[in-house]
Amino acid sequence: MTEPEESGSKIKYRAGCRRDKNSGAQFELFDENDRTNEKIDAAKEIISREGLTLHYLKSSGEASAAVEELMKGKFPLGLDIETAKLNEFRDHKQAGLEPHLSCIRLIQLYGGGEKVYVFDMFALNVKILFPIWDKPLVAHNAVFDVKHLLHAGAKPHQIGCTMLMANALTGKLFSLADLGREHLGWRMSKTQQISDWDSPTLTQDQLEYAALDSVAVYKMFRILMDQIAKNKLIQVYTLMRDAQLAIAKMELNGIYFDLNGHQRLMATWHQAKKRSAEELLQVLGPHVNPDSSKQISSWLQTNLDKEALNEWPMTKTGQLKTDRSTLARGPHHPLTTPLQKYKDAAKMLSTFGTGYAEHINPVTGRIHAYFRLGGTATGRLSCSGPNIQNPPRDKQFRKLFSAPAGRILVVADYGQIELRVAALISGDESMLEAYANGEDLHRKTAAAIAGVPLKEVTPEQRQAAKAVNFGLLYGQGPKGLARYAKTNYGVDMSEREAVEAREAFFQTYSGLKRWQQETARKAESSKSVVTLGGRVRDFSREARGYQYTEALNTPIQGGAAEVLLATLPKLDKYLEGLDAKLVNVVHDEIVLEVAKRDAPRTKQAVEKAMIEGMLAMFPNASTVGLVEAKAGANWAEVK
DNA sequence: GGCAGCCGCGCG
DNA sequence: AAAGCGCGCGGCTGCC
Repeated sequence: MTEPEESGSKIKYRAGCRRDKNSGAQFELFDENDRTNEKIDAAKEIISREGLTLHYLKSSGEASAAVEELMKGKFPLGLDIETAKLNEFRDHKQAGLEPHLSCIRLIQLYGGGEKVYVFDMFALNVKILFPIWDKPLVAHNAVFDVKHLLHAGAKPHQIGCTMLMANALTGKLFSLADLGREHLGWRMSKTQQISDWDSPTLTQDQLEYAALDSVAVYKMFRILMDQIAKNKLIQVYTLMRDAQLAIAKMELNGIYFDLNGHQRLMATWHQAKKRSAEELLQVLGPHVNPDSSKQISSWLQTNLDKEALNEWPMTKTGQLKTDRSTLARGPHHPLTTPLQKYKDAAKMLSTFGTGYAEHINPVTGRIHAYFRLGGTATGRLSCSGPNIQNPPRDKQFRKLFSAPAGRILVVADYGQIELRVAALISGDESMLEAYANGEDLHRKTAAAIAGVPLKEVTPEQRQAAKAVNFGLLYGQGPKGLARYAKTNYGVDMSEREAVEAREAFFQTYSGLKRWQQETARKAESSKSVVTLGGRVRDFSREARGYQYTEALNTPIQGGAAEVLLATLPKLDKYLEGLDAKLVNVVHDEIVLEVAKRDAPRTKQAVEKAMIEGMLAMFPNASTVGLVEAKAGANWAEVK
């Protein structure tokens, strides 16, 4: 049998290539070694080597007996599922991964010993497995399995995940096959991953392949848990594990998106793009593609005068930079306005246009994005397919995320959570005092920089202080601060002023300064940093190695991420009995869609969960002004 | 035609 | 001494 998936030099998949999810990451996975010529074992060989027997169950009598046997097994049971596309969506790229477009074909379970069970869910009802769902289970990329099980009417209450365990240990997301190779010495075949799971009859190869994954997760759980305990990673793993159910439900819920409004908006973008393209043509001529930074750079090279070119910033490959802040700086040029207008419209159309709306699910009419636990170096979630963590703040766009008839959005966010976390982990008394008294830290910083009393701080001074707070928190230098203040806050700050602002900042927040020095010192010598929840970021595993600014950022961003993770299971619990759905999570913000009558109680529930999430990580935190929840017809209205 | 790196840009 | 961080996505470009 040929093995096309193994013939390439990189074991790397694009979305939609496969029908199960044991690659782990849906889009791309880490692959440390090139295994071009490595031998692969058929599942049959491993099964026989391990002394296992496969039991394929197609009748409810056999299945009940098997469930009874499994209930005597060792917990957590190893679990895996295979899914089949629904007929109507045979041609849909993602159908096999998406619960609304597919169904569970097989459920594989292993509880130690000789027998591994494969339940054929074309022949059986999921209810027959009901005692199992209350028991501890483990799967690889368990959120995937949980989503399908929930959709099929089963609710697994306690489920571990080998992918998240490995993430706690390494910071990365590995496929099951990679973990199997590393921890079991198994060279697992992937041939059957793309096979036809829709067929009424499955081959022995398919059944063996399916069965083996449940054995792999069972065995690996024990090995990984041992390592997690030894390395004091229980907390970071548990934070992720306990967030799984809320994430699975959120992905299954999806978020409502106003397709008609989106199409009207796209028409305005098209117009804007067309108009600015015509203006650009007058400046650039017909041979420059405005979508090409390289071509714009060449054009600038030949059309700019010497003085301008002398101080024009370059990219790392020696191109003249053409980004917004570079174009906006210095004396005005006839190119800048039309080019920026063009870029703005082009960005909307490319990233937030047709392709975005194509993610609307044909069954639910909603967007079901993928939220990846452990998807970032700091412990934040990442989101894709589409990324609904970065929709433009423009009201016209944000309001497309709305509530269907009879419903309303409840949106809650943490106020300045990273600054709060910085105050708490550094123990800086001045910052802590400000938060304890419900003071505005930006104002406090502004007063310190300007050397005036709090009451005399002007709005401009406060705006500048925001840049100072967010920049200096992560080790920004004077030059960077001046640039950052201009670009992100519209504040003109000379380098001299930036130096003075830094001095005033660190004099006021001397505890933070000490923490930064100490954190950087430890991180540099150990080549790693650790968050409060115990997530280790190992710089020696990263291409860039130790980086001062990353070392300072990680415990703060990571600490805030852990607060959110701690919040999610609490939120799920407090939403019980309410007609409320979690539909989006954006780092420090939670979006829910609720029946109108449940809005007040949902606001209370989310505020309670968020405050308790903060206190779970930081028991001494001030909760004054920590959380704000609002209700409105759409996402724009609530901001 | 596929892929990877670069650039730029949307968000927190 | 100096150093903002974290993502995902799309277009272009050069390479295979």
